[in-house]
Amino acid sequence: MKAQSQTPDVSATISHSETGRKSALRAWLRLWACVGSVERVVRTRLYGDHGMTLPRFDYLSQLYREPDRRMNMTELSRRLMVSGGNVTGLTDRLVADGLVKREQDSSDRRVQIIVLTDDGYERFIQVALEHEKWIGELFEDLGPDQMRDLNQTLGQLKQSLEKKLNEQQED
Amino acid sequence: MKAQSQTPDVSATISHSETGRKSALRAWLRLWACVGSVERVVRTRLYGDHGMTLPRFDYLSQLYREPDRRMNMTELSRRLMVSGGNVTGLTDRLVADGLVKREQDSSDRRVQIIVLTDDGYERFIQVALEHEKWIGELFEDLGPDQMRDLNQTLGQLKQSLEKKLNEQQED
DNA sequence: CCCATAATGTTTATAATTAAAGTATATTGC
DNA sequence: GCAATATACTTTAATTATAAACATTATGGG
Repeated sequence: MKAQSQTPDVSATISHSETGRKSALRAWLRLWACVGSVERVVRTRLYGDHGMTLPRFDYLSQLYREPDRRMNMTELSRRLMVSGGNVTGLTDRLVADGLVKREQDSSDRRVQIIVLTDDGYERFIQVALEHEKWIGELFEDLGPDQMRDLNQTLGQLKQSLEKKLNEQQED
Repeated sequence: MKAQSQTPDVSATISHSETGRKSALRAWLRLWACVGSVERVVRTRLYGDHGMTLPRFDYLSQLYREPDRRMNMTELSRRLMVSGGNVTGLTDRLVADGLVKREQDSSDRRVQIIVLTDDGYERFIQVALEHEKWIGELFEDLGPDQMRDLNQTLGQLKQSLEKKLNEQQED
């Protein structure tokens, strides 16, 4: 309360962007709260019912979506939007659990190709079916129209954010 | 592709909840992607421009919102929606940095009261002003109507989720 | 008053995460 | 073909996070 009155320059910006900022902040806090709640439920059930963690589930789902169920480390890192070092650690643990295996690329000796094992494939499908059910239940109170509008708005926001991130990267 | 054709029981559920599940899953993936992108930007800038991490920023913001800028560990854990052990570690580091301090409760010797220091207060305000600007910029492509609808829908979803979590906890 | 139970926080072990530095291999320009 | 640069991945140190076990202090019933 004290220092805010010491920064009149902030409230001197035009009123439109000022109200825009406030509603953006509110949207962000709600987005964050919703995602946090859903994530917590999913994480707890994944671990309790299937002994699996959320990062591992995401990792497996990326491989599952590939027609040949294989991908190199760099691409996994890009898709999961996490650092390379993180993917190395996750891979080590998934290999230890027998859910994926490492293969060498024949034409580039730097490249590691990660392959979903049969065990990993079966395991993922079981968990994914339940995961989809959980999400359906958590979102069931939203009506079809709201769901459609939400999907539309989020799709637009997602695109806008991706554009901004690309622009930022080029600087 | 292989195993999906082996699970006809799933597609045997009634068609309404089946399409609901799919659109819920799509909404969830988009929500998650948007939050992930925004979080990544905020985390990077917090660290790069202010040497602060996102968990610490959230921690400080909870104290900042309190009229007397103080709160006990259990309440912090509940508000931040993280485990008690996590709050202990964050507190240790924030104390080491001089942004908060520990005080004993006079009436209950189990209770630690965390107080935002003057340094922590000043520091938080500087960062929070920038944070609000970043969020405003990231969401600027959404029109006022979309923003309003988004806020409305997310508010409803948030309430629905909180209700479900409370019910779940009582089981 | 005492004992069982609850509540508050900390510790421990493990996992997930980043940034930054390091290693090994490819590629490109000259 | 060699040197500089880029790419792919790993390692390291630090932080964040959980669950589970623990220690300490309160509280409530008998």
